[in-house]
Amino acid sequence: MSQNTSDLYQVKEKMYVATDCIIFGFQDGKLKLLVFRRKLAPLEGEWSLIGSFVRLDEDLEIAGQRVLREATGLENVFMQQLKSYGKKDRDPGYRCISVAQYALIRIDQYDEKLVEEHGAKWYEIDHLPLLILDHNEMVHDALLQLKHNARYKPIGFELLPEKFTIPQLQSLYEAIYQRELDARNFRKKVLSLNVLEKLDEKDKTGSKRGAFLYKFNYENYQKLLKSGYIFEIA
Amino acid sequence: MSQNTSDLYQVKEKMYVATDCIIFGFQDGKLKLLVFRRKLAPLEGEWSLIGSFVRLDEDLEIAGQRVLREATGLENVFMQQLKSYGKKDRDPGYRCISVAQYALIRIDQYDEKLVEEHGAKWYEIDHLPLLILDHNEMVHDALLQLKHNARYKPIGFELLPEKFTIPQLQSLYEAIYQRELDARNFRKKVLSLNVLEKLDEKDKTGSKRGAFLYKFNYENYQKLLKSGYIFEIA
DNA sequence: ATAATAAATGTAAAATATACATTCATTTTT
DNA sequence: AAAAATGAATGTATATTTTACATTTATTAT
Repeated sequence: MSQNTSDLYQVKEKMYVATDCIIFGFQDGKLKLLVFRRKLAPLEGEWSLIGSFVRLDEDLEIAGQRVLREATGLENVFMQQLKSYGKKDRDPGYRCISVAQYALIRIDQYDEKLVEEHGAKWYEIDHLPLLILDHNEMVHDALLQLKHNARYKPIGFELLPEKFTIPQLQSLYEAIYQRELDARNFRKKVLSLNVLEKLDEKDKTGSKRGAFLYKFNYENYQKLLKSGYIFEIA
Repeated sequence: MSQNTSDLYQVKEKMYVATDCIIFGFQDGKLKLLVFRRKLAPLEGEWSLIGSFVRLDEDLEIAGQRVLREATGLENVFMQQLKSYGKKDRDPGYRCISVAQYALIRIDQYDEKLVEEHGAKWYEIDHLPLLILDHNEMVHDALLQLKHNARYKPIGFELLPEKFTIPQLQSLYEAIYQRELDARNFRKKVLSLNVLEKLDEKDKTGSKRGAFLYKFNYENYQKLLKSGYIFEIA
């Protein structure tokens, strides 16, 4: 490749790199997705995931964190790369690939005002509106990945408050797996993993009797992994 | 965002998008990786994964297929996106993100001459040389993913010839999992899935007695999935 | 005091995973 | 042609994990 050709390529082959965030939350026993009204033409006003171009002086992951912070005010949130979407005509305006990242947030923590400013709304995962471009496909893929990952890694806890009850945890897993679980077997299973720390407090919002609160114990989880045991729920 | 700012962004925020291929093969009971001598400065002559810029008029997946075809002459090969690597300084020359894709190839099928022309070499997976940039990290991540995916999806078969024996399949899984498996239990398990079709032929390269050849049956695999059963080996 | 509500608990049966040693079919050697 | 050598093929008993299923408990509201 001559220097000239190389120079030509430097102009020709560059493209936009965007990142879009699939933001999951959990509320009222439902898995929800945060979607936004697009502010720019084209497709202004349509429902969309929140995203941004990745800046030239910005790591890809940092870009995702920035987008999330700008949209929700949250920092230090669980976020993981899902997949890159790179069909040549996926965006009619210009050539752009998008790296989708998905975030799990504690829904009660997000900055409501900031979200409102962005014209955002929480939708139940099985009643989503039509989103722009390939965003529905992204959500579909993210949901599959969430189902898979929640089973083999303790990421479900990222969707609950720091203190949660076993019935709340079960309800979350039921929402993710989209099927009912047996309360006795579920409790037995998650407690057997030895990664939940029982607290001396009860949550009484769900029943008269109240349910004990638990915390996820990361140290014990690390021990579990080192022991070679495979974390698995369901 | 004013039109002016937008125009500015159009120039400023574009970057190179590359794709790098992690090419796995299986030979002599060993999992192997195909690595290349880099042909261009900088880092000319160093060991590297094979890659290319993604062209403006080219889908991301197509770019991966093109790279693989140029390097090995193979088409219709199993290839799957791994992850995108986007640290701002990952490439010292220019801002570039790379979408890593990994391929599983039937090692006896690749075009030897083409591979030689590229100064390529098959390395055993646990005796890899130092690769340029973040390529060793890519391989590490791909290997983790391969271990995981081989367990839950029948992708291991992509590394074997169309017809293979149970002992060959076991040897492959031992190479991927990097541990020994019990021959009786392994055979029992894979046959119980009902996705292997026994042929009337034997392979005698491995023993005097010869071992029966099998073919993977995709139809039965689809049935297995639909039945809700979870494919799992190991 | 009673009713109402969701939380918490145990056990038996079924399915799955694990550990382990011998015989079989064929080729090579003598 | 008999014997030796080699990896292929097979079964069973035990341990572990998963599943199915009904009652009692703690607390609040009436």
